[in-house]
Amino acid sequence: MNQKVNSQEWAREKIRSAGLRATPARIATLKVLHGSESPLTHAEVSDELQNLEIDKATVFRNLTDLVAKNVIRRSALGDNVWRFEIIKESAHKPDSHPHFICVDCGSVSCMEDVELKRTSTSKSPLFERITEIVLRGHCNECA
Amino acid sequence: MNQKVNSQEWAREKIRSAGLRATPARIATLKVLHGSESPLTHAEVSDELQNLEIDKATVFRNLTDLVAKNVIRRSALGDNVWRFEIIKESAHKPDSHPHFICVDCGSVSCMEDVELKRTSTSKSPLFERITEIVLRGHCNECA
DNA sequence: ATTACACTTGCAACTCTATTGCGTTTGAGT
DNA sequence: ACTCAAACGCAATAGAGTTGCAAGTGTAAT
Repeated sequence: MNQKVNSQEWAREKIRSAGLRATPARIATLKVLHGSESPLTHAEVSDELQNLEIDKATVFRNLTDLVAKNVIRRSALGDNVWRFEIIKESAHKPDSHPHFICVDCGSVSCMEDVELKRTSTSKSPLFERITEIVLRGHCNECA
Repeated sequence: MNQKVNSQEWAREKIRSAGLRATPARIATLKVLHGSESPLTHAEVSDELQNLEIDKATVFRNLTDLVAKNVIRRSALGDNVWRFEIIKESAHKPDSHPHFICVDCGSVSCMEDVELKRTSTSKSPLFERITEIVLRGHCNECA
């Protein structure tokens, strides 16, 4: 119960300090994302919120708004569906990590402990401006 | 003209040796992909074929069939649209390379000269089974 | 060259993700 | 409490991709 209240207030504060109105739909949306370890699709968020009878268009708009305010991140993991996750800002390192998605079961993992670096001899400047890295393959479950 | 004939025959042979029927739609589809440096979406392929009046469902099915036969590869680059490219098999090294897509203009590049390797200390077995790598960011044009 | 049949195709209907217009409701500063 | 821009619900829309089915066609065998 105390946990619930905290989560509620945390979400409200997060939304308000982003310059958005703390509506029930937004608070609920943020709480759902906060309770998940991996990025969620719009459909998954909507399902969690079904008992609140929040319109899917509203969920989409809220997710989009929160992305625009840098509260959450929208990632495209390659299965043609957007996924959303809360940006965990820490003082000195930006929250950015590759994502892994299983091409068999569709499960998604955040690869916080993996870093990639270029071994090529080429000097393509493209690499300096990479904003997102997605790895696709087969997860342990699907072998 | 000679080039055209060669391309036509090349496509026919490629399709036949994959165990598929060399229909006009399939030959035309393969020729379009063969003439492109970067992966094309279904819509782009369809547009190229519009004068032939080939149904979009047919194009989808043919692309899917060619993927199943390992003639072309289907990549998901993160803008929620499938892209297709011919697999250039060479004798000793498999044709596999990361793709780069510009989040601004949507342009796609094959990064043949770039290789990625893990620098993490973790021993996650996931990395051994990576089948596709996608990098998203801003291209030179879009700065 | 003809035939037969499985493979392909065209068409239409459909699913799913995502977006947009608009009239109504509501959060939050005054 | 009042006000109004921000947010919402609802419905319609757009585009990618899929599927069922009847008609058409490539290809191997005759």
